[in-house]
Amino acid sequence: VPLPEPRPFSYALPKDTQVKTGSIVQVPLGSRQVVGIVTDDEPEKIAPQRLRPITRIFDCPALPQELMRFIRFVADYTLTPTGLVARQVLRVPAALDPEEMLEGIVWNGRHLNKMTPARARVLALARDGQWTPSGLAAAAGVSTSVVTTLQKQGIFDAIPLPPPALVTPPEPNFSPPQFTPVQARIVDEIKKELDSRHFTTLLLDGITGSGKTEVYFEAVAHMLEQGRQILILLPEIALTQQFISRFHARFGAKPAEWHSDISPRQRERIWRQVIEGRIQVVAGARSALFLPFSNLGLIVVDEEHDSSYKQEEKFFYHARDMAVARGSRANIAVILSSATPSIESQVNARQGRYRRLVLKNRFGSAGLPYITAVDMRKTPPEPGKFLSPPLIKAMEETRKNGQQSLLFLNRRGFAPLTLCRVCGHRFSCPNCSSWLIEHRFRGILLCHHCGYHKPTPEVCPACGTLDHLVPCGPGVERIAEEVQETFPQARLVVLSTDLVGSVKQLRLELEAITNGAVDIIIGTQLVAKGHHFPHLTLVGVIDADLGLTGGDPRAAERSFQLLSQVTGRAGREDKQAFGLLQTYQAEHPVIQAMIAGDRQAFYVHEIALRQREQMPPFGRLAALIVSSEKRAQAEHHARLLRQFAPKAQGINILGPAEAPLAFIRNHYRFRLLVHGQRNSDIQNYLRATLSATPAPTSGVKIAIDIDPQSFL
DNA sequence: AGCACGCCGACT
DNA sequence: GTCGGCGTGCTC
Repeated sequence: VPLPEPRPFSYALPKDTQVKTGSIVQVPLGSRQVVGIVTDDEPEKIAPQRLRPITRIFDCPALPQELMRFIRFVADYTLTPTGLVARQVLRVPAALDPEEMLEGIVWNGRHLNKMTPARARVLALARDGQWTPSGLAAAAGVSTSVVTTLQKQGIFDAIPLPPPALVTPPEPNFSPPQFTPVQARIVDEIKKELDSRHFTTLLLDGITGSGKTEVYFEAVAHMLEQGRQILILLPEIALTQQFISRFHARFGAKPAEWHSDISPRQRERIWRQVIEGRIQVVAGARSALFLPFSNLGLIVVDEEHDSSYKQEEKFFYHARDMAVARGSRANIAVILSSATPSIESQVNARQGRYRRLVLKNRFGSAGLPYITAVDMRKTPPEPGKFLSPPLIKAMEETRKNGQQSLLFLNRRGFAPLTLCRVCGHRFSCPNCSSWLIEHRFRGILLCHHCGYHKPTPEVCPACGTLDHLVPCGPGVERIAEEVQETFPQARLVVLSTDLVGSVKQLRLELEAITNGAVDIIIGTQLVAKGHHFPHLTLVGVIDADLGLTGGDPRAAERSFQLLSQVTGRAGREDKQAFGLLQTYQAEHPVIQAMIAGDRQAFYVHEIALRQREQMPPFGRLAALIVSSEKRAQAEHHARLLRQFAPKAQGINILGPAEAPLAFIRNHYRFRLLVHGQRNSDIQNYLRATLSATPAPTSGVKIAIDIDPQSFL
């Protein structure tokens, strides 16, 4: 049942009914009716008179055993009650009943007195097969009124029709590509792994443009041929229409899409057709991991290093790791694909847990971008500006050649901080411990953590001085302003989550870039996600130092991935591409590795660091986040947890300290970090700690984040 | 999680 | 003298 209870509840099974493990049922719970899943647990001893009968057994295939095991695993691993993980699977109320039949018609052989050309066309089609009235009208090229009239004349019989499949089945051999020898060899190896029909994790490691997608599409084709279902996980899938069209070009049909932008009704239909095995391929965001595939044969995690795979709400999980877990329970292959694999995956491959497949050569004739650092100490921008002379010169030349430049800055808004020049007043968020960011186009100050915003004031609220607010540091909007001043003729576009209003609009802008209708692109993280821009030959990184400092051990990794992805955008079409990194620390190992094009140097450096600190994946981490509207209560309970935590070999607790975002949405947050050796059972340790600690006072919440991404 | 029950402050 | 705030506890 969907409760935060550790054990399942028992119910009476009415006479002449049957259920099995995985059956989906409706049961009474207190005063309401809820959806539950039948498990194979040993029932608890409960007085028979307390047992209430199952209300209804849904007319729906039972959840596959593999999914049942996966639900339990996720629950145990993330310390979430099983019922709440199950709820995630069943959040599709209408899908539990079969899809409604459509009203169809079929010709009953009778003839008409009066024939017209339109009627003849309809009848010619209606002679064979079953139709919906509107479908028949459309196919015959007549208006629905023709069909309606014929219906009235009684030449059709009504017949219930199964609803049409949501997607046409992809064809494995629709349009296979030509492979280079290296690619062909890897395709063969993958097929061999797939044919061995056991759980295995493959790390497909290849630089941008090396043809990773084409290669794993062959794995998809191979499983399609065997009638198995395939799940492809993508980060930010709502934005990646490019992926969908590539899939369509290869397989002659689209995959089913699963992400937050899909309507509830559509989600229900997809869910139902997935459990019925009528949908073969799903391309989805991390939540697609919980779909009830009846015959799953392969999971692909594209851009496996991407941080959007980490869910940090409701319950915390990393979709890449859970994909591997589901693959293991389903006994199938999992392919992780990336140009810049995560440190975790690199280490797993080194230690033999994953099998690494390397695609070295760039597809086509284009070379890697030629990357140089711009030392901002030697060639600084004009005062108050952010574009250095070398970067401006490179942009000029690129434009002269009719090609595109991309400026990358991982900061939304106009300026990261706004303050009063007279009294030094800083605008901070009333709900969070962060600064308000000026968004000049929208005329507001915005909090990037909770969404709080207010109009940009003309007068300083602290000292009353008029028009003395100054923006500090660059945001994409400010860069856009500077670019427009420097290149008044250039057509430019800014890609940032808050400037681009809708998914639809973003797709249009991406298309404009692809068609060359734009000279200069200015963007945040968004541009680093899998878009392919054929005219792009210059990438300027405004602040390559962002993320190098600040003590977050993952910062360097993120910077490296981001820089590789962004510079990898350029030069995929036979043209030499250039990357310019504006930096104040040209000697930093990450910058050096970028310039040298030396991924290996970067990974060696980072992996050694992790190993020395016993940080993941060489050690284990979990965070306990205690939050409350009252700061003192949150802090007190965090201390209590520390105090009652048992001693254990190889595990120790750090903190409590204020959480990285110490005050969000009116809640104060304190964090304890639990650090364990690689083989330690950190989940059990947390369970022991939680049960040893007195229950928190009301209003205090404890969230558990296994494998936290920020281990500051 | 979601709901009922229950105990204390502002209205007809 | 009642409505409704949310704090506490239970659901097979």
